[in-house]
Amino acid sequence: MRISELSERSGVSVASIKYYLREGLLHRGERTSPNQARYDESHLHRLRLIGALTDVGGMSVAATRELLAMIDGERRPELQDLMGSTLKRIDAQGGHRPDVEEADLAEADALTRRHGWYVHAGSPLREELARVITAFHRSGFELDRDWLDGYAEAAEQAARRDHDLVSDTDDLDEILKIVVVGTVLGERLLATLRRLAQASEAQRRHGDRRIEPRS
Amino acid sequence: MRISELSERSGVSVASIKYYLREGLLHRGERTSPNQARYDESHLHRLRLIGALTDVGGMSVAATRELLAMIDGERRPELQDLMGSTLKRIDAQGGHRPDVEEADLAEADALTRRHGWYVHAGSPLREELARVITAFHRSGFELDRDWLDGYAEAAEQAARRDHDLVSDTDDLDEILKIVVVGTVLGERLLATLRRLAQASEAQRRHGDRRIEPRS
DNA sequence: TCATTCGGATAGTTACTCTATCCACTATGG
DNA sequence: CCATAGTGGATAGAGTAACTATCCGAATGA
Repeated sequence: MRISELSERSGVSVASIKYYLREGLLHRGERTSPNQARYDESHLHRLRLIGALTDVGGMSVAATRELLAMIDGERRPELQDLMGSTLKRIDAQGGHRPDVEEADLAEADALTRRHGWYVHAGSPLREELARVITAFHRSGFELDRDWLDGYAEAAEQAARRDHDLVSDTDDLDEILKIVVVGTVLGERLLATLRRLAQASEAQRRHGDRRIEPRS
Repeated sequence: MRISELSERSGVSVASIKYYLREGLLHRGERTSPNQARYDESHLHRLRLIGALTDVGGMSVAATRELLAMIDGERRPELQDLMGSTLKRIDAQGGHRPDVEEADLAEADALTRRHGWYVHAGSPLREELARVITAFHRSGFELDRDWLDGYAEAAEQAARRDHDLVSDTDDLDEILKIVVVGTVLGERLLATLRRLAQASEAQRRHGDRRIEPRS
C-alpha cells in the first residue's frame, strides 16, 4: 500500500507518518522507484504500537524511538537497562534531576531490603525511588512504613503477573516486546485501576457522603 | 522574606517564581508597598509542592494549577471528579482522544464488575480504562483475564492503603491534600516499585541469565 | 494526456515552560 | 542624603517538542 492508504488505515496523518519516518520510529517502505515506496502490514502494526506508547503511555517521541530500537534488536539490553530507560519519559530530556537526600536513599534501600529485592547500587530505579520518597517528604508527608510495604506488595503482585505472562513463551523477541509494552502500558493500567479502586473504596467507606464546601 | 530569599531557600529561580505567580500556582505575597511584597513559609511549602507535582509527578503547570485550586478549596470537588481531573496530565491539553472501541468498554465494565467496584457510567476513569485496554489490543496483545484480575487486586491493595491513611484524620483539608498528592506521587511510587519488583523477579527466575543478542 | 498523488526535504506553527529585559520604585550602607 | 543594588510586575523572547504545511519533480491512473 502507499502512504495515503497507510494513513487512512492507521488513523495517523500523512504528515505525521513522514515525521515518524524522519525520526526513525517507523522503518522506510520498500522503494519501488526513486520516489515511490510500498508499505505493508508491518508499518501498520508499528504505527499502532507508536500510538499506544505515545498516547496512552505518555512517552515522548525520543523515548519511544529508543524503546523501539531495543525491540528491533539493534541494541539488546539487559532487562534492568530497559526498565531504567523507560524512566526517561518522565525526565523529558533527562536534563535536570532534583537532588536526592541521603536519608531518602537509605529509606529506599531499607524498603527494597525488607522485600528481598535485588537492586544494583547504580540502578536508576534506586535513585528514582529515593526521588519519589523525597518528593513525598518535601510535600509535607511522612511515609508510613506499613503503607510503603503495602504498596511494595501490590507492586510485587503486579510484577509476578507480568512474569507469569512471559513464562508462557520462549521467543526472546516476544518476551522483549511483552516486557517493553507491558512496562509502559501496564503502568497506565495499574494507575487507572488504582484510581478506580480508590473511588470505589471511598464509596464503600463513606457511602454517598460528598466532600462539602467549607462553611 | 523577599523573593530572592524565597528563591534561595526553595531552589527555584526568581524568574520561575514570578512565572508561578503569574500562572496562579503560587499566591501573591503580602504587599508592603506598591512595589514590594513579603513572602512566608506558606510560599515555601507551596513551591515544594509544586516541584513535587511537576518534577516527580510529571504534571503540567496547567494541571497543577487545577489541582492546587482544589486543595485551596476554591472548587470543592467530589473524589471522583478529582481523580478524573488528574488524568489530564496525560492528556496534555485534553485535546485529542483516541477512539475507544465498544468491546473494550465492555471488557472494562466486566473487570470492574468482577471486583465489585462502583463506577459511574460517565466516569472519565471508565473511558480511560477502556482506552488502555484498547492500547494493549492495538499493540497486539490479548489480555489474559487472570493477569487483569491480578492487576486489579494489586490496585485494590494500594487503594486500601491510601484510605487507611486518610481514615486517621477528620480534617477535610488534610484528606483532600492526601488524596491529591497521594494520587499523583503514589502513582509514581507504585510504578517505580513495580519496575524494581520486575527486575528483582527477573533475577529470581532467570538468575544471571541475560538476554543475548540474536544469533 | 494531464490532473492527482507520491516520497522526500524544508520551513513554519503551536503549545509549553521557562528566562531575560525593562521599568519605576525601595531599602540600605556609608 | 546619595549611590547602588535589589524589588515587583509587565512584557517579550528563547528553547524544545511534536507536529503541519508547502514545495518539488517524478510517477501513477482515468
